Amino acid sequence: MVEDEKVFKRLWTKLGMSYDWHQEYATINEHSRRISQLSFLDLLDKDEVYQDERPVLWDVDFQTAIAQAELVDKEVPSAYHHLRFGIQGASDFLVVATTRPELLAACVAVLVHPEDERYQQYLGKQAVTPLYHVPVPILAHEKANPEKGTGVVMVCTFGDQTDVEWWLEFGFPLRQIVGRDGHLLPVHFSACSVDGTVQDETHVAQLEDGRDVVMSFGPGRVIPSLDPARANATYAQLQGKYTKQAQKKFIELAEEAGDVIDRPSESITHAVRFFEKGDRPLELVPTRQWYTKIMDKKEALVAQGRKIGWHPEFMFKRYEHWVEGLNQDWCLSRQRFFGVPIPVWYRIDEHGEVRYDQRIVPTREMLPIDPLSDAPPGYTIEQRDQPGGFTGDPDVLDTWATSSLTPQIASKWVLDPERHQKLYPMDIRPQAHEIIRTWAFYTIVKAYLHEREIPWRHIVLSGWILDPDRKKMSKSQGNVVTPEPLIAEFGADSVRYWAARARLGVDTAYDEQVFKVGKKLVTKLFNASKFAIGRFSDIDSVLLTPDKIVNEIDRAVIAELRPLMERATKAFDEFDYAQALSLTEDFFWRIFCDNYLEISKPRTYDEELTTGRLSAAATLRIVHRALLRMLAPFIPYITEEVWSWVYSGDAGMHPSVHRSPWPAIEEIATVPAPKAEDTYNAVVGVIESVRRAKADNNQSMAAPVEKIVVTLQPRIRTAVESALDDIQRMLRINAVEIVEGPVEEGILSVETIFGAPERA
RNA sequence: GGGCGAUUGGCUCAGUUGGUUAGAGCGCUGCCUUCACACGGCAGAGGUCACUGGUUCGAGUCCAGUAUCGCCCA
Repeated sequence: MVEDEKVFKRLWTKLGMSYDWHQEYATINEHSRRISQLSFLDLLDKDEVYQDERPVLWDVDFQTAIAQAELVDKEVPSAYHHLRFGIQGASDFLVVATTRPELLAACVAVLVHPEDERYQQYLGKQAVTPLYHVPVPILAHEKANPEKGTGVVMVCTFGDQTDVEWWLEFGFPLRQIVGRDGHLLPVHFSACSVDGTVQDETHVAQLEDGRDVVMSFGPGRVIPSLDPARANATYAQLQGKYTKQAQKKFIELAEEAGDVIDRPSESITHAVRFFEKGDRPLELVPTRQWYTKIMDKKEALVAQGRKIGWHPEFMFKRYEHWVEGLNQDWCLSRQRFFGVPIPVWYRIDEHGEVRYDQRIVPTREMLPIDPLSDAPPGYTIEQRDQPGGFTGDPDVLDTWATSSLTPQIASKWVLDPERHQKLYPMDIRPQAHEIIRTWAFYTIVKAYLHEREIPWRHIVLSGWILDPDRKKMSKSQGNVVTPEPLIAEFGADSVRYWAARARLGVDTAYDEQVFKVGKKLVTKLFNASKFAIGRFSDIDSVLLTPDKIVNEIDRAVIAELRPLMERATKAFDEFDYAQALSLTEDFFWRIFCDNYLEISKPRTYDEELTTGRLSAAATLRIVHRALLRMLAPFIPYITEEVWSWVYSGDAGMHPSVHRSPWPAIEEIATVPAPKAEDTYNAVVGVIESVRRAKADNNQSMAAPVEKIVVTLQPRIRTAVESALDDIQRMLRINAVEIVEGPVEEGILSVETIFGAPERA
């Protein structure tokens, strides 16, 4: 664990991520445990958590309760087994199609749809389960689907969530045969009268909400049967087996019996609920658990979500639908070895019974505590588990109960109210989209329950990195790519570049091409910077101010920089950093390198410090300094290096590019726009035409040109003329003729005339 | 079954929120090396913007439906 942390820290440091490493915390350290337990006690005070004993989603391998958020549905192969149920007072039978015949001993009723004509005659009668001979009522319910199986469904305690609903609605007895470890528990079938009444051990218990429940489990675990001897003999062969093996055995026994299986089983696949980390289907097991009330707050929680900026916006829908689809309160307690202990003790009365209704809680100052090793206030450790003493709650909190407090842990919440006040709500939660229903959701829940607040103003949701075949990376598939070797091969800047190109919320395939492109950008920036700086570094920087930018083409480039700044800034404000990168990169490559560096180059070689040279130098410096800062978030190392060459001492700037102010329009506000519209496009239009002519004639770009004839629209004449000197020097053009006239395409056309070929 | 998203040249993706001949990078083809960069430059080929309707003077962009893929949840 500690090793993993070191690996991550080293990686993130290498990538130049600007964490404040003094603010680190671990979800199991003392501070986090304290905040987590404070949260629990606060919710207990506010009556937002409660304890209840009822069927809960249970993983038999992890042997713990789990919450709705940790569920996954998996399509698994299964089969309908057709079992014949007898009918009391009749010679015929009902056929039940079930995927879980091993639960037959837990059957408490059979249901049919109220309008299903096939079964009207049986309503109100008693069915008799095969092999166990247990009388169960035949009842009608809307939720019994006539299309499914035979239309007759057996209700067991518990096969699925619908069984729980029916059990609650009809008040059926509880016959819990699946144990917490997934093995079938011992039960005893006991003689009964035809209506299923047993006289002996069955007792009535009262749940916390006042419901009476017939308890047929516990020390007696008794089930009524018309033929207890045969029932017990049958069940004895299943008891202690895992449900899957029990099912196999049951089918064997049913087949042996001859008159139980109505017809061959029917293979199907259906969705079965699993714990996201589990390998075996979940069971529903009645246990005592802690819950947080969220079912009564769905609307409020959606409203809270609406107050948060979701990036991308459509992810809010995912949250909204999750909240609307909640069907149970948040089960907070887990039966695990590790975790934050639930900070509660219970009194033990003089008879040695644990009184769950008589809780003892620690004072806030005592936190964090472990009720299994600490004694509650007013007790000594010797009184643990003694009559008249206390016992500690053995459970721990769901890890999300602590992770949901990330903002409060960081802000120190009630422990440092001033800091909390200043930092909370936080600005941004970055996370991946598959944990909207857990991390994001529970964090919003806690923020609401504690302070009626949102935890952060924005949530930024990244997509996944997929392998080159667009498959999810997973260790078992062996298609995982880790950043370390990529950093070694392409450099940290390239890895940052690649990450920045991934748009928010959109899955991105790992693509080596992008790393290459990043590396090229870094190299290009290095070379271009070296050159650009060399063109103005021998001029005192105090001279290279915006007011020196007087040439029309220079002003035109500044005019191009302005919308770039605006758009890149806007993109960042909207968390669309990929867009900001794309715009900046494009400007840098196309406008700055391919054109402006070439256009201004001849002037920067003027021997005298002419106004033209000064104008070019000032433009280069101002544009380059802005571009460096705009690229700094994406390629932090090279920009920092280049920045240190010239700009770290500039007034108003910081020695580090990363702490220097973001480029502002104000920096270039005093540079007037060129007099003619379209100056940049007109000039570049001429340049491109001449370049094309050279390329078409297999000429070097440095090849001399005798003359060009530019035909253009009158409105751009001054624009072209203003840069004519630069154009001629750049492309080595001897003479230029300008003709005003109609142009077939675009705003101008150029005829390029090369000199007579050199004669041998 | 419900919800959400995607579908743009061989590949990976943009497309400023309806406006003239749809862009980039990689790959491919041709050309260009004294004067920042060959990890470069210039140019070129390559797309019925998934499909079908509709709104509009005008649709890759808006609406409806269909198909395929993916994700989330039943």
